[in-house]
Amino acid sequence: MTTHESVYRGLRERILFGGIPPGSAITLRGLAESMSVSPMPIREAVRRLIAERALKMQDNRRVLVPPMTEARFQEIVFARLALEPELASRAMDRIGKAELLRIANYDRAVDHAMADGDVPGYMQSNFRFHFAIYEQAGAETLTALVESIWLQFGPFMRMAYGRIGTSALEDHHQAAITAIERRDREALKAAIAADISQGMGFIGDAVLKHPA
Amino acid sequence: MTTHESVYRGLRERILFGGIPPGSAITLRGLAESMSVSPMPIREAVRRLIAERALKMQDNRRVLVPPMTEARFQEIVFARLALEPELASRAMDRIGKAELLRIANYDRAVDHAMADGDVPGYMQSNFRFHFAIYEQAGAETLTALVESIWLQFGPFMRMAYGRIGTSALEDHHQAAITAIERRDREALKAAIAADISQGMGFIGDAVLKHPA
DNA sequence: GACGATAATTTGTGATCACATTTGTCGCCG
DNA sequence: CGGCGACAAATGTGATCACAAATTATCGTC
Repeated sequence: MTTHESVYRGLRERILFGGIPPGSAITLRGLAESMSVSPMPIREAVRRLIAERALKMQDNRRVLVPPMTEARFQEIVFARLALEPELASRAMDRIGKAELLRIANYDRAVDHAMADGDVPGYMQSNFRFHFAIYEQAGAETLTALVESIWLQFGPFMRMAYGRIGTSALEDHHQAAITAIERRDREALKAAIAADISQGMGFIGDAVLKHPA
Repeated sequence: MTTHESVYRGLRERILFGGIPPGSAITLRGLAESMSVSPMPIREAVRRLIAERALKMQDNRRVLVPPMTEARFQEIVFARLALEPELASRAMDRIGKAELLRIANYDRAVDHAMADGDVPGYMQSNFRFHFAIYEQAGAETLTALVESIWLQFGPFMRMAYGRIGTSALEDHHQAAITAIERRDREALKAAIAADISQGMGFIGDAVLKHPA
């Protein structure tokens, strides 16, 4: 594997799971030194993440994790609702016993992390739960769009949970699993949509009603 | 403006309007020489376009305009239908007389290009027509998603028109313009959806029914 | 002691070079 | 005549250097 690829994956995970707070600036040389590589592969990884909208380069040429705005958040919620239930629907028929077990295990990990107040663990397991489903659709193009969206709200989600904790969290994962078992397409789409609406509403409210 | 930015824009337009056929490979040094710059800014522009899925790097590390598959085409149509009517709807209220005039002018350019059989001109005007509307929504995140999608079917669209010409083309642009004038949200969304369905169905059939 | 100009540092950008891998081309052997 | 292997050319990757713009630090002045 190339250096910039592993740099990309590491950086991507950090952003996806909220390891870098919104508004934080990053420097090429700084990252290069902390990862013990030359600035060159860092440049390519960062450029890639900028193209995926996970990072933003402002006019100063400073690279940072973009802060969330209410308008952008609302666009993200719309896009998730427009794409993710469909992705789950397309995946449904292709999910066998083995995959369903893996998915259920991710859901258990979500519950444990939630109970422990383990925010990074929760975010990671939640991501794996959703994408374990979506990947089964075999729809690379749609999945890539959705991944780009998750990258954009990851840091914001982490910040929200950091403020209010994971105790009040509920999800519709069990309903989704049941719907998959029963091959109930509409129930699955509804469960995913409800999961998105409630989760995003929760973290949206968290920041709006508890301003920094 | 930086070198890699102008390289990016040039390459992006070439792909968007079908200047590079699907399956064509590009090389960093080749582009660098043809644009009289060092390979470095080319690298960044290409990396960015790969992240936007306009280009694809296969395992050989060869970079090419990805060929279309039927499955991917179908995903693209779904994503367009899921996002673009909404974008038009959000734009509607913010479109004033001046913008509407600009939009209508693009539509006229579309008609002329169509009559002349000018495929690149048609694609360019069609793009400008749609995005002149979408941009008014002020929804950068959604617009970026849609732009990424257009980049992915641009080369394929060009190929389809190259085979069957633009003579049989119709669009629902006039219906969209009328809907905007009347502030008829549902009619606008329907017009955009119809434009997408028909246009994409046309070029989809063109390739399926006229294999190379 | 606060403000502003200037110097020093930091940062992204672009070019050049070295290297490993891949691709393309001959030429040889079967 | 066809397939296979060796050699040459080309290609992406990563490192290093030079440069200009931006940021930060420093010092002098009011």
